[in-house]
Amino acid sequence: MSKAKYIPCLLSLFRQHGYDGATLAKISEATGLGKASLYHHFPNGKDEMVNTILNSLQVFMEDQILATLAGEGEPLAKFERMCDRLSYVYENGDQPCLFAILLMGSARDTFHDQVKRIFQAWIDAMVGVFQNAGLDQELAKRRAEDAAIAIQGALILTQGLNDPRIFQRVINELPQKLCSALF
Amino acid sequence: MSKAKYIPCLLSLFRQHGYDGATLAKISEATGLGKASLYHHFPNGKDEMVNTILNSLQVFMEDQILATLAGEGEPLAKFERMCDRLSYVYENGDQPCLFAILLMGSARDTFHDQVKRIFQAWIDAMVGVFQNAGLDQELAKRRAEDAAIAIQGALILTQGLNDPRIFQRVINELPQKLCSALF
DNA sequence: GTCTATATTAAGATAGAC
DNA sequence: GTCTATCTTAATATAGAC
Repeated sequence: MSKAKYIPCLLSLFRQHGYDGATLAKISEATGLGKASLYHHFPNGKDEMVNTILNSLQVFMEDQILATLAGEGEPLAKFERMCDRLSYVYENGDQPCLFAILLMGSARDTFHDQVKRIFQAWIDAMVGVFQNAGLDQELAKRRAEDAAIAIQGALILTQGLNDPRIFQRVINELPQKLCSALF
Repeated sequence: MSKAKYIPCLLSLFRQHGYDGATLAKISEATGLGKASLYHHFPNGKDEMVNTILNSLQVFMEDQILATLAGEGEPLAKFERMCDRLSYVYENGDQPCLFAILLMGSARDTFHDQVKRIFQAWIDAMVGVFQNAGLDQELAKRRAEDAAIAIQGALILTQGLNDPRIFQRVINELPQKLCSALF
């Protein structure tokens, strides 16, 4: 797939400008491709671009995060690995979350199902860690949701106050916090 | 100001569709006013509409939330009042946060400063409660940020999973959680 | 204060040459 | 696979009558 080549650039554009704000003119300039060339690679236009990005992010999460959470190791180490990978994705808080962006705009209806599946898979993987550590199902579910809430909320507040230290603090504290719930 | 009459309808539209998705055609249909009439009330178009909404939300927060946090009473009662008012604003989790929507779209540059001021005033008010209760400044700041993070994150996850119970759980647990940090 | 009609611009999208 | 040129639509915005 030659599409993969353009994913980083497209991800950056959609995160910076949102779905509607990332116009074909901007995409054309950023990728260096004319509009017609963009339609050669992505016949369904922007929807296909975002879909390609979402598939890529889903694979990243499955390979880098969900696999770790489901594998061998201590809960603390798993959550530290998860937070490390999330810091990488969100560039230490400098970048907002594409999922949140898609949920908050006019493209919500188009991409909601896909975003929901990714969120759910992530939370389910965390639930698995908590249940393996002995938490009952309900408590495990709440703790997993709380983790996702902390990440997403930190990203919003970081954007709102223009202060990546908020995201960095939350990410640093999260593994310990999640494991302290285990005792 | 006759503009106030249209705020609920406009707020609903921008929350549902985002800044770009809330087109003048949709606004015209929802308000029952023709496009030209909309420009009579809001000469600067959508920007002025959003600005009017933001001013209204700021006043609501100052009157209903910041005043309570800065007034007399126990911390627990103050936070319970805050969460009650936030549940009202977000309709028990059914509605997303306009601030987050504006931060995540193409209108970020236009409204970021105003959103930042509102966020900062809210957090400062919570910091005041924690400091009055004896927490040192740094810890008070972190706890206040954590409260805002929990609310914003819960709204994102609620949208993503299409499950308002997430917001409701977080809102119900928050006052106790914030006060447990005081002992 | 509201309307109809229209202007203007920019968006997404395509045709067809190279 | 990329381009120039163009099409179509829909967006914001305005003029001017009532």
